[in-house]
Amino acid sequence: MNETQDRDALRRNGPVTRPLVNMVRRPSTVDLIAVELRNAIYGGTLLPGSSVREAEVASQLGVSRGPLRESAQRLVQEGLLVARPGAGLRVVTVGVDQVAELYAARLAIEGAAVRHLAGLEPADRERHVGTVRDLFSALEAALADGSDARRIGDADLDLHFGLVEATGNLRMTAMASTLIVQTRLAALSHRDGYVVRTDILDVHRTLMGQISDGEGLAAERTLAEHFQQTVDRLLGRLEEPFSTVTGEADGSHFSFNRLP
Amino acid sequence: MNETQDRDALRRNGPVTRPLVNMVRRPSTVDLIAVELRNAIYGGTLLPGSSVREAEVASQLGVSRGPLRESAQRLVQEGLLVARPGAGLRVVTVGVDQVAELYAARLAIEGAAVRHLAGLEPADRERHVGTVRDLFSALEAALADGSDARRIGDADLDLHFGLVEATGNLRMTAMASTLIVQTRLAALSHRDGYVVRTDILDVHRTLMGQISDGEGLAAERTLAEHFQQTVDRLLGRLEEPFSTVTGEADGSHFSFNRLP
DNA sequence: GACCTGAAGAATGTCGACAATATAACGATT
DNA sequence: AATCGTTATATTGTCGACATTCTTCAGGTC
Repeated sequence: MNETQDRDALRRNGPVTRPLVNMVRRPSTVDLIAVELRNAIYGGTLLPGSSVREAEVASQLGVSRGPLRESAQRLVQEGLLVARPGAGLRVVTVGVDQVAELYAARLAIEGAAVRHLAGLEPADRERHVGTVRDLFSALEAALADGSDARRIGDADLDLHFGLVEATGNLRMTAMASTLIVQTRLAALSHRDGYVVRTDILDVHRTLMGQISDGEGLAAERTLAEHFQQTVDRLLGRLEEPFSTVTGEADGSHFSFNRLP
Repeated sequence: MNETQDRDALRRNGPVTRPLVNMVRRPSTVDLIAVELRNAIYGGTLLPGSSVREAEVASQLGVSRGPLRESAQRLVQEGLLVARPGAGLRVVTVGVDQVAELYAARLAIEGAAVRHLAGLEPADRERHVGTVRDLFSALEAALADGSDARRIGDADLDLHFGLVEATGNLRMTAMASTLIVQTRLAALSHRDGYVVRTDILDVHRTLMGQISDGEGLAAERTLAEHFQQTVDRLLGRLEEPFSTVTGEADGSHFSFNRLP
C-alpha cells in the first residue's frame, strides 16, 4: 500500500479517476469516544447543563482521561460541550435566546440542501431523495402509531438530517449533524421542549412534493416558514393550536460519525 | 460572582434582560493553541499535506504533548487536520475534487448571510454592514496597491468572512471561519492557487450594492455566479481571461477564535 | 438573617514515561 | 530489476502521578 505499488497499479490498469475501493480508515479511539459522547447527549443520558466528570466518564468507557479529554475537545468545537478552565466540561444549554440563531443556521444549511436536491435532474434527484422518502414514511408511521413526542422528534430530526445527507456534501452533512444535535439539546433544555405541531406531517409532505417538483425556492420557503413557526412557538409568542404530546427519553442511538 | 450575589443584584437593580458585562472567559490553553494552529495553517506555516509532529510543535509552543493533542482534535473536527491512527496528524489537502463541495457549503452559509443582511431594516442594515464596507475598502486598496495575490486573497477572504460575521450569528460565523480556512487550504494545495480574477472588485461592488438595496436574492445570485466561476477556474474548465498574479506566503495572522 | 472570609475537599490541567504502532531502510529472493 | 520480508528507528497512543485551580462548606462578622 505504498506509492511504489500505486505507481505499478497505475501502469497495469491505466489512470484511475475513481479509486477502486474506499481507503480503509480504522476509526481511532478518539472517534469512538466522540460518537459515544454524541449519542449520550442526543439520547438524553448527558442532560444539558450537567457536568461531565472526566474520571467518571472515562472509567465508564474503559479508557483513560487522556483520550476522553481529546474527544471532548471535538464536542467543544461542535458547540455541544463547554469547557471552563479549571471547572471542566459541561453539556451546553441551548437557551431561548439561542433558538433563533440555531434555526437560522439550520435554514442556511437545510435550505441550501433542498434547493440543491430540487435543482437536480429528475433521474439524479429520485436517486438521491430515495432515502429521504423512507425517512418521511418513518415520520408518517411514528405519527400514525401515536408514538410519544420523543420518537416523533427523532423521526423529524432524522428526516431533516437526511435531507442534507442526501446532497452528498460531507461538509454540509457534518454541519447539519452538529445543528441537529443542538436542536435536540434545545428541546432537552426546556420543559415542554417536546411539543409537536399537529401539522408537522403536512409541512413535510408539502416540502417533499416541492422537492420532487423541482421547486427549490418554494421548498426553501416552506422550510423557512416551518422554522419560523417553530421558533415562535419555542419563544412562547404563539398560543395555539398545538397538540402537546410530551415524552420521555429512551436509549435510542443516533450515529453522527460521518465526517469529511 | 455567585448566584446569591446575582439574586441580590437582581433585587437592587431589578430584572436585567441583558447582562451588563460580558462574562469574563479566560481562554484555556487549548483555546490558545488552537488559535496558533489555525494561524499557522492559514498563514502557510503548516502547509497542506505536511505532517504535524506532536513533540516538535509542542516544544515550539512551550507546552506538552497533552494539550497540543487536545487542541489538534478541535482542528480535526473542523476538517483542518486529519489524524490517521498510529501515523499522527497531517494538514488536510483540499483536492480539486473537494472544491465544488467546499464552495457549495460556502454558498449555503454566505448566501444566507447576504440575504439576512439585505433583509434587515435600512437602519439596522447600515449598522451591521458598516464593518463589511471597511473590508471592501481594504480589498479595493489591496488591488489598487498592486499587492501580491496573497494579500488580495487575504482581503477577499476577510470580506467574505466579515459578511457572515456581520449577521451576528455565532454559529454561522464559526462555520464560515472553518470554510474560509479550508478555502485558503485549497489555494495552498495547488500551484496557481493564487490566481485572482481581475473583475473581483466589480463582483464585490455589485454584491455590496445589492445588499444595501435590500436585494437579497440578487445578492445571493451574484455570490453563486462568482463562486461558480471560481470553481470552474480552479477545475481548469475555464481558459481565459485572468490576471495571474501569484504570491508568496508571509506571516500574516488571522484570528478565528470567535466561537459560540 | 444575610453577607463576607477562609480552609478543606475534589476535580481539573499538565507533564513525563512506557508500550504499541507505523514508517523507512536494508537485505534476501524470484 | 522489482518485489517481498525483516529489522531498526521514530512517532504515536495511552496511562498514571503531581501541581494547580475551582467549588463547597463551615465559621465569623455586620
